[in-house]
Amino acid sequence: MDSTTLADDGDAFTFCSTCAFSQACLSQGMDKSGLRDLHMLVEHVGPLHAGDHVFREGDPFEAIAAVRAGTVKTYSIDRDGREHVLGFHLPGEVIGLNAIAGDVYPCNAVALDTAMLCRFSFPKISVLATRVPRLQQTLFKLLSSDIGRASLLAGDWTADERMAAFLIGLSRRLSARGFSPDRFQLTMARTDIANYLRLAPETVSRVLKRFQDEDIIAVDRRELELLDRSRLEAIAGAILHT
Amino acid sequence: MDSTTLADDGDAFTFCSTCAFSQACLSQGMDKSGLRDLHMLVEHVGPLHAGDHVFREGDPFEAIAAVRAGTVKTYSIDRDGREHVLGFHLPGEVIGLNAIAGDVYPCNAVALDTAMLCRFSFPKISVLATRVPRLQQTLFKLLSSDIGRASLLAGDWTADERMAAFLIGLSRRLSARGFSPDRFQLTMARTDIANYLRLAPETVSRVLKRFQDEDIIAVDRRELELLDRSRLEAIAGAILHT
DNA sequence: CGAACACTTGACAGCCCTCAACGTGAGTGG
DNA sequence: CCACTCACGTTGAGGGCTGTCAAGTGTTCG
Repeated sequence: MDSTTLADDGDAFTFCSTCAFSQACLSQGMDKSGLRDLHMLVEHVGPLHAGDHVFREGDPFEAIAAVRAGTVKTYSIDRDGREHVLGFHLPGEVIGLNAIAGDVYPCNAVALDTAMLCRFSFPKISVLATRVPRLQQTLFKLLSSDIGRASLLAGDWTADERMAAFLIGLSRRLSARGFSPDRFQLTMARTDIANYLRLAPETVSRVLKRFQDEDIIAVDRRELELLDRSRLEAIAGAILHT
Repeated sequence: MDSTTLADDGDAFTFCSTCAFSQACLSQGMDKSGLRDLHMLVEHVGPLHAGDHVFREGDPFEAIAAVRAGTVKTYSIDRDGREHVLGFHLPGEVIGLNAIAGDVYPCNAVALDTAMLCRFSFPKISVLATRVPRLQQTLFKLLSSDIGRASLLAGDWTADERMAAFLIGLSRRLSARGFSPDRFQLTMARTDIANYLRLAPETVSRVLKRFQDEDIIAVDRRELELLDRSRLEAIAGAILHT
């Protein structure tokens, strides 16, 4: 996957087909006035490079952002200096939703590779949402989904289950955006995966190796291929189908 | 704490002061028309008794609900029959927010003791939210808070940290609703706490006993007293202040 | 009073973390 | 082109936290 490639450049009336807001814009006929207003408040950000921050913990909250290209990692550092990865955000996914409740961002967001974003002032998009019910509904659903996502990871699963669910999840999300579901890049370091899945980096390494030995996946550095999706889904089973 | 006691009975123009929506109604001057409409769509539910379900996984999603009295547990059962407790909801807190993204409830909600609720049709409250920006904002913030809450539990904490954070969290939430922060009832079974914190029931038992032996808490069956809040906060530290 | 249930307590094992050393690539400068 | 460096990743040994299994205690309720 070439993460800098855009599936759609987006013009004034179709907008990005890869974007999380596309459902609000495309599928369900937002009127041209509403669509124009949504474009008015979009601010294109990037390209950011690996290591560049979108926002940092404690920054005043002003906007949410949709990833257009690349991967963004959200994370926080606890009192003891340990990093907790909250999520990896692929093209079409939205970051900053957990900041709405407060007046500052509760976490950091950093680009893992070359990334582009669409930035939406939250006060402005809120106002627009009162005029465009479909947009309001989309925002509600985006927020609600994130609750479910966070709850899933909170369960007490084994390292194998976590890793399998992580890989299947990545595959499905990439697939939904038009990328290959069976061959993709891990844009994040093993350490990031570990901090996301609450495992030690060594455990991540060992599980991946075992999966490879069992011909479930083929992994070379950060290149990954799913060889036996059904077995992987079986391992992840309890997590995916809760 | 007598969980069946209402802090406020709520009349047409003040509504329940313990309610999560009170901020939208009271603090920031929703106009009387908006307030009247909000009351129009409220449906009082209950009293429910321990074991009664508010909704079940798979039920068609129609409404969110605010707990007015009592405690509600949300949980799901995974493929292997293990119960995962998503949360305990005290008076003034809202359940069903994680259902907005889908068309059915993704979890069960059951009363742990005698409980009363206010039920809000979601389609209707959405429409009202387009007319009352303050209500929309409240909904956004409620949703956003739940993301943060779920993410917290997802971290890899020790049993002591989890339990301490759980008790401090309960104490703070009860305190915010006008109940004693130092003496309260655990309305849920040890098993429920265990399933919530991802621990074995035996571990919950042992940690509570150790806390008691160290004079941090006094616990007798489901009656709990916090004897040394600062020490408890120190143990929970990394979780509470992330 | 008896049964079911919640909870406690103890012994043991297993998963995964910690610590440590080593291997491997990418980038750099000579 | 090669040596060097450094970050990242892998592999191995050992230990600790917590889950599992089992038995016992206490309480509620019919």
